[in-house]
Amino acid sequence: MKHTLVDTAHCFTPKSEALQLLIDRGFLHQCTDLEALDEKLRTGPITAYAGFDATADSLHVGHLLPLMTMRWLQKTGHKPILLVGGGTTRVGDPSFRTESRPLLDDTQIEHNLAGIRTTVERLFDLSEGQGQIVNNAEWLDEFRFLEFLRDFGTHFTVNRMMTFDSVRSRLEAQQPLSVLEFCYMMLQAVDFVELNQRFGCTLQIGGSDQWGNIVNGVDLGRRSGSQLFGFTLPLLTTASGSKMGKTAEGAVWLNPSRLSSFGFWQFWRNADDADVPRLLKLFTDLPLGEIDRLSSLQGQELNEAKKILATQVTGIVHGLAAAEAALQQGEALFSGQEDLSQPTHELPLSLLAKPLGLLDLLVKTGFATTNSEARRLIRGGGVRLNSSIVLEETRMISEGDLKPGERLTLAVGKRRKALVGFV
RNA sequence: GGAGGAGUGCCCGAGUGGCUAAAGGGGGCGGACUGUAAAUCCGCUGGCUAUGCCUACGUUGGUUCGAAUCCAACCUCCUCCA
Repeated sequence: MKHTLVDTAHCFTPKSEALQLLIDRGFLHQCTDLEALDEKLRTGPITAYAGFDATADSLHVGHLLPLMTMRWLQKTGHKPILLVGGGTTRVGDPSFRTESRPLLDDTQIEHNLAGIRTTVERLFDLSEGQGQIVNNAEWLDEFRFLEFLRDFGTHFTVNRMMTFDSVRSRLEAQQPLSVLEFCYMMLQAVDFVELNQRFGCTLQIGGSDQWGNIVNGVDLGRRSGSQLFGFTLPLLTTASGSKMGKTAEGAVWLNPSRLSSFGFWQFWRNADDADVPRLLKLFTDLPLGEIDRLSSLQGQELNEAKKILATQVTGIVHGLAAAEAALQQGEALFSGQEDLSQPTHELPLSLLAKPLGLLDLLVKTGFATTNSEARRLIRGGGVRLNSSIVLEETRMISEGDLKPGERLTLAVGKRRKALVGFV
């Protein structure tokens, strides 16, 4: 039960296109058997999967790494399976969490699955035989308890399950770990084997925190006679050490209904200097040569690389048109000559019929979540209306504030600006 | 089932009758400096129809002029014992 742990691939030269590409671009953290996987990838198309919980109606930036990995696999001729955890979400992955997760009901999960689907559909070719979305509720819902125990329970020992970091950390922290959550790792292993039997899936991709769960699946597969592989991705942190993917409004969502293309674009545009090369390799399709060139830019010039990064990623996740529009908006708003492009926010003109306060406007455009927060922003001198700082909390929006086209610019801080149009 | 311990704001964590919308830290946001970067310094960080009002220290009741703080019951978790 030993697995080759390959943290870096210095000593290994892959022969398969897929693995070569993934390693060069920095996707590999660990692999259960790198050489055998390489051979398998080289000799023919394989089917791989990555799992996603259905805890929200949109995926977020943290999910983008496995998604990109799967995307490259598809581009190099392999078949991706995007597994959504319709079944497992009802249990909740306890890995490295200090608290139990709230359990979701079926209608909520159903709603979440639909939201996730919209993103996945844009990233992958899901036509017949190319790739697919699978819901593990399909089989998990079917299991009967005794049957499950008999078929799978015999292959797991509590002794071993206890040794997993995800479990141990919870126990050592004296945090509760319910049997329900404890069994999660069995379910994930069963998923892998089930996908292997149904679709010939032989590879699972996951975050580095999933290593234990993935290995479980690989071991279970061996017991039923299949050689399975696990491949984990590095944990993404920003140069300043924090976990990537959080901003003002919380998580950076992939779904445009949760975060506008402009907001998404801005997230990447505001990346830390030191992160740019890595982000370009992981989250764009640009050739490595081009990335090297962009990465060599220094100082202010690096901002060009950030724009390219932002536009590329937004293009992949939201579509080219949206990415271009976001770029235009960014250019226009930050170069001072706003207008031309489309408003970032459109509000009904009828709002102006009654006196509209600036506080209200800030909340309506999403810059503040509450009136109090809007007030604080104004008090701190962080709000600009048509480029001039507003200090009166009671400021009303009047006809005079509107520029031709019934629009005005609103900015909160240095980085968040919007063109507000009334239609 | 028994004994002991714990549950505080986004997170960690102090607080054991009024001075507590609750120390301190983290995170986040805003300002200055810049390059829509980093680092640094300063400020803010429950809500509202706002010189006041409402909600908040596991839940529900109680004592008190007054409770996160005292009492009771309950819920959840931890440790030890059976």
